[in-house]
Amino acid sequence: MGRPPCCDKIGVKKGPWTPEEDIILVSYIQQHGPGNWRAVPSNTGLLRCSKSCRLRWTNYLRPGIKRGNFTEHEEKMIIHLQALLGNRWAAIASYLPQRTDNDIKNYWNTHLRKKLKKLQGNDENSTQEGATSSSSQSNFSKGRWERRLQTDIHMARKALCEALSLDKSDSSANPISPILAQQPVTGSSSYASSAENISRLLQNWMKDSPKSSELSRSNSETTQSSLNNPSIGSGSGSSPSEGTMSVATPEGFDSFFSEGNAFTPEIFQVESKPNFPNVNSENGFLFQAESKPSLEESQVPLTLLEKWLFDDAINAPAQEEVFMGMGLGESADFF
DNA sequence: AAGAAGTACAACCGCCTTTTT
DNA sequence: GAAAAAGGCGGTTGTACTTCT
Repeated sequence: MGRPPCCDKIGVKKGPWTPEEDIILVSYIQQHGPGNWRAVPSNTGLLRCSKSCRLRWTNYLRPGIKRGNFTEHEEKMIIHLQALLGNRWAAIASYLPQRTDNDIKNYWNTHLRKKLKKLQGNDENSTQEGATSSSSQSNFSKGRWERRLQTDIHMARKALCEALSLDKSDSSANPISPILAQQPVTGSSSYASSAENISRLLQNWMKDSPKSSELSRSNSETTQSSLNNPSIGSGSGSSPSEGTMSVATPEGFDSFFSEGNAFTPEIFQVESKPNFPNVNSENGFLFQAESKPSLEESQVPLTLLEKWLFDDAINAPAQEEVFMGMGLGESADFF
């Protein structure tokens, strides 16, 4: 027999997520970890389907997500990877760990596709070839399975890396995800990113809320600075209801925390810890797969396979260069 | 100033694969 | 092994915001 149904569609809320829902979700995941999405709505009381929760987490709340403008480098990466892999956004996103597939997809659809169309239009005007099109067509079909295979290998390596990293974390060493390790370790922890997301969201929300509109200007700054201020909430006895969250006081929001809700917004405290060690000391939860460990912390002897994986990842910037080095003409053949 | 058109992006939908019972 | 749900992915839509006329 199969499994019990995930969520009956009756009473399931749709549309934009509210900050309250975000907090509830983040707090729950902080305590229980991502995964088992089926249990999330019932355990949190969120009137969302499990799929929606997962999507909200992976696309918006997950730590380590970089938002905002794409850099020129990222843009080029996406263009080349799209030419190489097609619309396999998850695969492309695996090369840009700080971006979600949804983000990349959106950026492609809104910016890059038009940009390339323009460029291609120019190219066609300047080079009225047509002779190469048939040959490139054959190249495309010939190389398509190879590119797919290449992506799959990359994904497999990444998955293996993460799996190995988790094993290592068990033996007290911090997990190493080579792909993530490429990323420069920023001042704020990965956890903070999540808080930043919510703080930004709160600011927008306060801006929109007519009730709190008077407070919004000063308070949004306070909220932001509080969230970024290491001196706040570092376990110095600041209760959830005072400090950062109580600044924004739309109804039901303050009460959510002050009424001793099961999911306290510890997330706003953890971020203040310097070099967040991937462990919430209060509940022991590990953000293993999504942490950004530093390379030198791995002192575990490497097996050949692991070494191969790590070497490969460390050389990844060189791979990027390979992508970047590909002439646009070559990529254009794939279109 | 007002409406139209364009843009950006969060979220949903449906399909496919994987996992669980 | 089969059935059914969970999870994952890519395509698409809805809507808020911005720019143009």
